[in-house]
Amino acid sequence: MSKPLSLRWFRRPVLEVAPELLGRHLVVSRKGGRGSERFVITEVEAYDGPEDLACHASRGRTTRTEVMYQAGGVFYVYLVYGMHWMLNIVTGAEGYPAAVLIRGVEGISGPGKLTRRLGIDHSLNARSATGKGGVWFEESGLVVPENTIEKTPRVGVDYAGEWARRPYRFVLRP
DNA sequence: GGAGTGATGACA
DNA sequence: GTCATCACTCCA
Repeated sequence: MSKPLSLRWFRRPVLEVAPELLGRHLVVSRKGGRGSERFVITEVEAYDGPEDLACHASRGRTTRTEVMYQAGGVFYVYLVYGMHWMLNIVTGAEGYPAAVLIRGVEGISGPGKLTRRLGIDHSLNARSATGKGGVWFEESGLVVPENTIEKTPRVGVDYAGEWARRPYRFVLRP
């Protein structure tokens, strides 16, 4: 049994938070359900501020991106291609738009499949990750040595020029 | 390689 | 109001 990672834990630079999420648990407590499910996080991507051309907030503050400007510890959930919800956790200080995309957990690879399997959709958007929204993060007790973390460019952001090549994707090697 | 799918944001 | 775009997945 472990407490949710604190809001303070997320209010740090996204490039610190993202790799540290690897090996920790994503916890989902279904509405009306009994108990909760825990998943080891295996793949994430960092989206870092207004200058990062792959970050939605690089096109300015809009209705959709508003939540990214909040202080870290709230979820940013949006729809792509009309059918897949993307689960992100906002990081950093209030006013600086950054978030980590949860791309995969143990047993589920792919951000769209992940949200479908876990029943996550728009209703989680802007909710805090302290547990009230039914989804949160926990310590797992796993040790993740630095050399088991693979860093690669992010997926599906070829439009982002130089930013597309930055090693902002973090994968836990099997 | 290409289709499905619908919210979002830019523009009028 | 129109239109292009899209942090994906599946099938050929």
